[in-house]
Amino acid sequence: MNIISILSKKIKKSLIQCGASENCDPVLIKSTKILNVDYQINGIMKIAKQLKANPMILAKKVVLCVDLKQECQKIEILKPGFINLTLKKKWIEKKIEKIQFCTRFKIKKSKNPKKIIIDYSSPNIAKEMHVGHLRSTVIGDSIVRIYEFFGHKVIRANHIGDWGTQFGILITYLKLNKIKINKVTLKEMEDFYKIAKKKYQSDENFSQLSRKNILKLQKKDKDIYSIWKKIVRITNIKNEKIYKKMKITLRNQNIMAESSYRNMLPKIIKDLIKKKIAKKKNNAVIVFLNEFKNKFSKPMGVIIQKSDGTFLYSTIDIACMKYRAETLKAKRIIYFTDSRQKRHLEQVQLIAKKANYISEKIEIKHYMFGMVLTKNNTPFKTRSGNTIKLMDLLNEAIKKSKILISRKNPKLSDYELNLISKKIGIGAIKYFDLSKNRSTNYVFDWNSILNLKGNTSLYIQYTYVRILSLIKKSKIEMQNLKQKKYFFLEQRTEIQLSLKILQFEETLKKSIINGYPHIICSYLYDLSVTYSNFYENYNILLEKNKKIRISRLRISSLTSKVLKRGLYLLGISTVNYI
RNA sequence: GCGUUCUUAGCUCAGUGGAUAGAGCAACGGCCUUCUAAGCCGUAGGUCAUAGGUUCGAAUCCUAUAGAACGCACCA
Repeated sequence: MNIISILSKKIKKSLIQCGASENCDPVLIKSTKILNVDYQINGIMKIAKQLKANPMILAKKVVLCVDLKQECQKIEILKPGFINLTLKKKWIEKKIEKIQFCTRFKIKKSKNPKKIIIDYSSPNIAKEMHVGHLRSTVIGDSIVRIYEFFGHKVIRANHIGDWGTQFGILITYLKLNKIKINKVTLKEMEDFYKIAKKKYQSDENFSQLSRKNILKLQKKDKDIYSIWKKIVRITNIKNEKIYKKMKITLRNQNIMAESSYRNMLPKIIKDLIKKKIAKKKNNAVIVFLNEFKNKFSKPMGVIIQKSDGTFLYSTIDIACMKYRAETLKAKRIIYFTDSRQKRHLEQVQLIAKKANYISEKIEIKHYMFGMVLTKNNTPFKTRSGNTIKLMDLLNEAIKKSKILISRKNPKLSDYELNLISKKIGIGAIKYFDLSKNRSTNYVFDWNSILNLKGNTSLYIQYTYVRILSLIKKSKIEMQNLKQKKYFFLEQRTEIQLSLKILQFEETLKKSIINGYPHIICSYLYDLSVTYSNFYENYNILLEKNKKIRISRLRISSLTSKVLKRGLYLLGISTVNYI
C-alpha cells in the first residue's frame, strides 16, 4: 500500500499524454503545510519549462487527462502550477479496510530481491565498545531489518579490527610482563594497551620487539598466535553480551574480521604489481592515484605493503571488497562507518575497480556519519580516556528508567520492573541515535539522552500501551473487531490518522533509499501525536453509536500494529503495560 | 597549504528546489471523580553564519568570506 506510487503512476501517464517525456517525474510529495491537502504535485513547472509551455495551462491539461476520480475528492490548481490533491474519505476507508488484518499491511516484498552486504558496528579487538560505536551499530542494524522486511537477502558483516600493529604491541607487553591472558578482563587489556602504546613510541627496544612479534603473528607462530586468539575471544564474548542486551541482531557468526582476509593479501600485492597499478618504492608497495592529491598536490600514494613486509588496512579493505564481490557475489555493499573513512573507502574502491575486482554493476555505498561530540562540541577521544563505555551507558539508562517506572507504577513486581525498564532504557538510547540525521556530528548529552519526554521512544511506547489498554477494556467488542466491516471515518482527525497509517510503506521506502532511519522515527512520532489527538478528542469506549465505536477501536488497533512493527524495524521493543 | 562534512529558535534537532521554515526540551498559562496526565490544548521564541549569484521560486544549487569538526605516505 504505497499511495505515492499509486498516484504517481496515474499522474505520470497523464503527463505523457500531455506531451511530457517517458521518464518525466511528477514530483509527488506528501503535503504538510496546506490545510486539507494530502498530496501535492511539484513537478509541473519544471516539465512545462522543458516543453516550453505555460505551467498553468499544462497543469489544467494534466488535471483534465488524469483519472483520479476514485482516489481524490478535490484536485486544485494553484499558481504558478501546483496541483494539490485531497483524498476521498471513501477511498481511505476502503484501503484501510484492506490492510487491517494483514501482518505486513499489504506491503509487498521486493520483486527482485538482492544480495546486500551491510558492514556495520565493527568494534576493535582488545578495546571495550564506547559511544563512538553506537551510531554504526544501531543504524546499521535498523537498515538490516528494513531490507529484510522488503525480502532482500542481507549479509551482516561485522568487520572487526583484529589485525595489525596494535596486536604486536599488546602481545609484546603481555609477554614481557608475564601476564597470563586467561585472567585478564577486557578493561584491563585496554589499560595494558594504553601503557604499551606509550612504550612503543618511546622505547626503541620495545618497538623493535613489537614489530618482530607482528611478523610472527602473521606467520602464525604458535605461542603468539594462541595469545592473539585468546584476546580476540575475550573481546568477542563481551561484545556479544552488549549486542544481546541491545537487541542488535549481530552474532558471532556475522564476524568477518580483518584477519580473515590475511591469506588473500600477498596475492593481491602481486596481482596489483603485475597489473601495473602498484609500484615498489623504497621496499614498500604503493598505489599512486591521480584522482587524489597529497599535501604537495602530487598524486596520492596509498601504501599497501610496508617496507618490512607487513600489510595495512587499505590492503585488507581491498581484499575485503574483492571477497564480497567475487566470492559472496553481493549486488550492493553498504558501509556504515564514520566520515573520517570517506577518503580511505573511496581509494579502496577505486583500486578495486582498477584491478577489476568489482564490476560496474555492484553498488558500493558509504553511509557515513559525523562524530559524537561532548557538550562542549569537542569529540570524544579514546586516548585521553574521556569516552563513555557502551555498557555503562546501557546500564545507566536502564537504572534511570527503573526509577521512572517504579514511580509511575509502584505495584510492579521486580521481574516486571526489570523487564520493562530494560526495554525502555535501551529503546531510549537507540531512539536518541536513530532519530538524528546520520550525516552530521551530534552532541552527546547524558541529560537529553535519558530525558524521556517529548520526541522519544518512550512517548511512542506509551502511546502503544494506551492503545493496548483501551482494547483490553473493550473486550466485548473484540469479536466484532475480527469481522469484516467497513470503517466509518467521521471526522478529519480520524481520516488523518487513517491516512498516516496508510503512509507506512512510503515512509519505509523513503528511509531505505539512502539509509536514513530517522525518517521512520519522525513518522512514528507523528503517528503517535496524531493518535494521541484522536484519543483525547473522543471517548471511544463511551461512544454510543456502535459502528463508530468499533471503527475507532479498529483504527486504534491498527495504529498499535504499525507502531509495533515500526519500532521493531528500528530495533526497539514495545511493552504491553507500564 | 589542500580536501571532506557542517553552521536553522536559549538548548537538541527535522526540513536537499515549492507555498506563511517546523518539532522536542527549557519558560509561561489552561485541562484529571470520565478509555494509562510519561498525556492533551494554548502563549512566547527565527537576519536559516555572512555577502553575492543562478530562477517563476533558494534554508536547500553555485561562488566567496567567517567559524566548527574531521582527513591528507609505511596506525586501524
